[in-house]
Amino acid sequence: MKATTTVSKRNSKEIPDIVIGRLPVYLRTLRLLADEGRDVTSSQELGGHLGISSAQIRKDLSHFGEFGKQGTGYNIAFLCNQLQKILNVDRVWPIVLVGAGSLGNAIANYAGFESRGFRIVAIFDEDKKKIGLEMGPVFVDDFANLKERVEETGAQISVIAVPTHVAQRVADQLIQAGLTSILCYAPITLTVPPHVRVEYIDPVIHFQHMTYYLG
Amino acid sequence: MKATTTVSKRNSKEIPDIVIGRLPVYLRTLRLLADEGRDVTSSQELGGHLGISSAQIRKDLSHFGEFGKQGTGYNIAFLCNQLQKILNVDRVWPIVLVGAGSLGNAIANYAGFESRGFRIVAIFDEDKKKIGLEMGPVFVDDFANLKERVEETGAQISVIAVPTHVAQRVADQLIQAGLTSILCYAPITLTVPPHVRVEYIDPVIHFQHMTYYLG
DNA sequence: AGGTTCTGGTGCATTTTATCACAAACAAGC
DNA sequence: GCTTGTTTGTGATAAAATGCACCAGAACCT
Repeated sequence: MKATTTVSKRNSKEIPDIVIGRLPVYLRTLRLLADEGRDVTSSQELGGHLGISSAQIRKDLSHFGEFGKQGTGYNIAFLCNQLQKILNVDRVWPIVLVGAGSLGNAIANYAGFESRGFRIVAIFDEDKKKIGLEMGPVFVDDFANLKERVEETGAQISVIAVPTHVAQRVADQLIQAGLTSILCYAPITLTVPPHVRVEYIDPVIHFQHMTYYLG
Repeated sequence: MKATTTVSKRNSKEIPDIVIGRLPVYLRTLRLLADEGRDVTSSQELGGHLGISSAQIRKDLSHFGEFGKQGTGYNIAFLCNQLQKILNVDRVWPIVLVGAGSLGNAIANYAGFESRGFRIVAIFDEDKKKIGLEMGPVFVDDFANLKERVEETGAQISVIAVPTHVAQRVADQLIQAGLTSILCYAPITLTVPPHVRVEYIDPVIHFQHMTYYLG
């Protein structure tokens, strides 16, 4: 296994975003294999699990270095480590959550973030009845205190779990407060400046994708 | 506006899945515009909202028919209607949900499904303490009754909102019961037969995608 | 030691996806 | 009715993503 001293883009050629998007899936799967006590795997096995070709996995990884060994495959622990460094999840990122409804509550109570690099450090709501409630690891805070908390915690990532009609306004304020990454659960496409990255989770989009094929 | 008598694949050439995946986003956005009282829009306006090119929108739609009018654009209500037919959401699909934890509770209590073509018709759990609880529109049922309820309701779509370590087993039983579409919230790639479609929601995948760029 | 079987990395071919750019259709003003 | 300004639908083109096929390195068996 050739030592790749630094984990970085192999060349400084830009790596396709679609490749980056698959790395977390590889990482998740590798850690599951590790949990099963496995030590090594191959691009073929991994591809089989994920329903993608082994060539794609090899090519994706080759953007960042040479992590495998011919004839053997990949050392799972080592590859996990490398992927974590590539994705910058070899640390824990603070996240602020807006919306203390049932969805916010579910997110706040989810125990699986920490081991994968994330921690909810604040939850905000505008409803006075919600403020002060204990939810998951923290207490619900007044959304008016957003900026203050962002500065304290150094958070860059946020989650929007509020009703659709206030989502854009919330997004504007998150950006105003300095957040640069937003995961939006509201079923709306947000308008944001170019330096802000938004990703979306909307189950109905998935359902509608499915029903196309259900005829 | 040329009458497209049937809403169907223009040609019987297969339409790319990636195109299908964008249609629900178009539909969502169009309905938001309709809610704002707008009557017509253009591929350019729509593309501006969504951050994609107008050409892509036109080409995507052109797979299914001619829905616009030169010089004017698209009639929003009409296009919504057509997209709903294309996606088969001009009806309401029954959905069964497995997992009555806080995530299951959030999903069950979400009021936004019905207007977009879906209704939770059953919630299952194995925990005796959960069974019988009222959750959203229904009462939590014993997972052992799955097959029976699926037959009663005619459901084809299911949602997995259970802990990772039971997700595969739950998926197996859903498939066993005849479900063919699964939306999986557990952070695991399921192994399923070819006739079953699975989509995934895992916020951590999105977070890790973001942190790559946060360096 | 030598042959056999794996498996990763990679250049090249293929397929898929996105963009360009333009004719035709329509609206509106004059 | 003619001209001007839009906007669609689409063939052609460009770009991106995927898959193929093979070489070299490594393990393992005899």
